[in-house]
Amino acid sequence: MIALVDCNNFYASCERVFSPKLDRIPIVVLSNNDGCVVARSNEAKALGIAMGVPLFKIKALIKEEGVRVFSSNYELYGDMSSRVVSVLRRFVPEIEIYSIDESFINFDGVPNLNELSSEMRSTVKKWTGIPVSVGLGDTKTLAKIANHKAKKKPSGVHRTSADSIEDLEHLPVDEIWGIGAKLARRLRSIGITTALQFKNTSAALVRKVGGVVMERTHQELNGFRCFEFEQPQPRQNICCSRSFGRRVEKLQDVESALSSYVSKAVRKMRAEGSVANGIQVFLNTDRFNTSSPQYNNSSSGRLPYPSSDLLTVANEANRHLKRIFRKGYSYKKVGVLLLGLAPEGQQQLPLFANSIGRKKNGRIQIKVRRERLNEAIEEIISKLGKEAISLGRASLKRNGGHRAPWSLKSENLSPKYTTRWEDLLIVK
DNA sequence: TCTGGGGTCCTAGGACCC
DNA sequence: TCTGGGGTCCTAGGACCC
Repeated sequence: MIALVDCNNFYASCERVFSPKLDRIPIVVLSNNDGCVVARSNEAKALGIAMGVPLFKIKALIKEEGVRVFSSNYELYGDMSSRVVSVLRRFVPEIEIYSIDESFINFDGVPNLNELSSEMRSTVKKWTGIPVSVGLGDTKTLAKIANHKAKKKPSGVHRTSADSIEDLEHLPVDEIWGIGAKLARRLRSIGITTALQFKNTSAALVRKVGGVVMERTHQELNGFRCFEFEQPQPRQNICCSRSFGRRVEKLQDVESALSSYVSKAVRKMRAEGSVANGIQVFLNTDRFNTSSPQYNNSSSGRLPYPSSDLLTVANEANRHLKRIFRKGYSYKKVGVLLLGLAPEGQQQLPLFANSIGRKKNGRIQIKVRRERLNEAIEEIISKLGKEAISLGRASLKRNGGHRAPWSLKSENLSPKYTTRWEDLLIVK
């Protein structure tokens, strides 16, 4: 048996743990830049606030109903997430962290699952303050459906099996894990609208309509496991991008934003002990502003050698940006992807073992490894914070005390209660 | 005025090899 | 007049997830 443990309204619940007066008050949490709603309390859902709706569209409703609004506080949510997982680990041998608020648990051969699930649930609530629901099923896909049902039960625990007719007959196909908007539309066009109908469709037809991917989902729904437990794999790509707080026109400003995203991405890569083989830079105008000219482009290529050196990656990124930047557009977003990540030490080294060679004008330029510089940068950041040091191009952020035009909007940020001493709650 | 960010997997098609 | 077959690797694009 597989269990899916899912935190209820996770980001909203995190905000409530440290601000109990928000109980029973509708609250929403916003995406970066205070753009869209990405989490809602039950009260906010009841007001009809949809997932993903832009903030500006519900401004009036928020005022009218006294909805409390929060900017996203990922430092807090990330820390709360690892607390929840550490409680779950005490109960079970095998756990797969699927996302910031969901974990799969392997319950094969474990007895008394209902009691165990309830105990797990109440312990997580007691020790972390976060309410969770537990879905039980023979496959991950069934456990997902069960979790859906569990959320609506006072007990917070539910089991769905392949022949739970009542669980499947009213479930729309697009609520099955792995079936999104496009596949659901294709299925509806051949008369399949519910999970039960989908389950009872022949495997051959499913394959014809949705390929092997959908066939696996179909098998899982019928109780045959296709998705096994996965151990955490090193990432293959790292992406860092942000929409700008305001539109940006100057190359210098885009460079400055890109440079700060490159630093972020490289730090993440180094923390995982990886090196990148390639890089991609992309640049977008505002797709919603249809009255102004649109321009979207990207440029990618291999790095001169697999590297996790900040300056090498930053220079390459800037070269790609210059290639695609066009004057006369109002830009909304820039981003960088580090591609083809591999564990450090396994990469194909250049011919000269202790130096990095690069051909230029027919001669080999020898660059000394910059490992010590990279280490020094990391140490400064760990001691003095992310703002303490940055690449020259990124320094505009603090020029003359003004925020850079591209910096994020974040107007309703809660304290980082669990990760910063100065944000610790004081109990009278 | 105001619309997020970060991932994975699969497939088709092109380049290239013998 | 007549021009093969089988394979790999890479990339772009499309689908999905939270």
